[in-house]
Amino acid sequence: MKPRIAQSHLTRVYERIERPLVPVVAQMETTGVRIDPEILRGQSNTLAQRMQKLETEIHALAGHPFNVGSTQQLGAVLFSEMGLPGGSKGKNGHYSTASDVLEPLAEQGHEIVSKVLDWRSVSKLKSTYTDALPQQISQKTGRVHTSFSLVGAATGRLSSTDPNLQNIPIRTEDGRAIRQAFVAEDGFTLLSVDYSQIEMRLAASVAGVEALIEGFREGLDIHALTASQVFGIPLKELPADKRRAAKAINFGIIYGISGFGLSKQIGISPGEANAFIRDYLDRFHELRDWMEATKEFAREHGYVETLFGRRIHITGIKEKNAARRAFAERQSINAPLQGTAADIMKRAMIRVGPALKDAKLNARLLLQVHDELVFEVPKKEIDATVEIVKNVMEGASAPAVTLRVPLVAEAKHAANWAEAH
DNA sequence: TCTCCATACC
DNA sequence: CAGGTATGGAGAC
Repeated sequence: MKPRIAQSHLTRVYERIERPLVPVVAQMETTGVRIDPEILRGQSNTLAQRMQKLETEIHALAGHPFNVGSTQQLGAVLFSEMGLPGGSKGKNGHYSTASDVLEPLAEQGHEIVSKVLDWRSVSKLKSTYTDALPQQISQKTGRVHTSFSLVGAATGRLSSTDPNLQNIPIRTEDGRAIRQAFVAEDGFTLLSVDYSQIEMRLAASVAGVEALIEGFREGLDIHALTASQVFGIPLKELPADKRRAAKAINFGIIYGISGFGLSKQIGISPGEANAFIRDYLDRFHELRDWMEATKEFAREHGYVETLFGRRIHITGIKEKNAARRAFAERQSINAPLQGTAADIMKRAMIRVGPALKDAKLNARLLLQVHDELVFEVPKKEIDATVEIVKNVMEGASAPAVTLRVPLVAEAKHAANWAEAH
């Protein structure tokens, strides 16, 4: 492989990032994370009762029992039997029961639909997390040992399997409660340190968006700043819905925006969404230039690169089919941002162990969740550890790459992962 | 065993 | 028809 790596100019990425990361990740897998099975068993019981009650109510509203977990049976009940509006059959001849189909129906007051959505979320939490995680506790160590893949994601991100510890719930209150079961060993505390808006900072930096660079340097609320500049409203008069819209556009930019996608995300028409995007790219015109240049690079080379030289191959960029070509173009925009963030995080992971050792600190790195590192830290060492981890993460792009914006890492610690995030 | 659907995360 | 992933259940084979 070595000559092929050299020919592709990937020697530095391989020798300075991927290879030294291997022992770091191996140590994380070996160490594992402590999970309290009693907490999860208690939650499983509560969730089972709620599922049972919802199921009974759903069957009563439907007029007969059926398998709520079967999308086929559910579609037949809601759209054929009960005649709810909006049912459309896909290519498999079945009705879609996806959440974006069911949510409007729930809002219109169709009680059975809101109960189905509740049932689904409870069912997901129970089967995937509260039931499954206790079974993954090692007899030998009493801890859960995930497996991280360094080649799982095309952009250079890690992935996590058996179990996936990178998708533990946090969004909803019930989901977040699962993190209470992720606990520190006695005498230790859990420390979570995450990058603040790293991909947006990278977009501002690589595209050279002067207004955003200035905003990040001054530590401003970047979504509010975006809204203020795009909609022409003074910062202190900004309504919450404008900030929300601006935040959605900022995310859209990172994903390689489409008017259709943005419209679906924030519930406006594609025409309005396109107007938003046009105004945004007029105001931050450097971003438009960068996006065009990046797509052109992908067309010419068939790949795009991160700031550290990692390549992400893009197929379909010259497709005649417009939808497939547009997909490849969005990948070309997203991959350098997501991939550079992944590179920076990997550099931080490689450096943090030696930095802690030099300071005679005994924290153990347990998990990486893309922009977050989770450590188990001896209680007495927490302040010194936070200081070192933050510094390593905030400095991880240097000296190989000089960014035009600061990287900011935020730390929180507690006895469990729910409180520490 | 495989695909599809739905849904969990960043 | 917004970028990147993993998992569980249903249902087909």
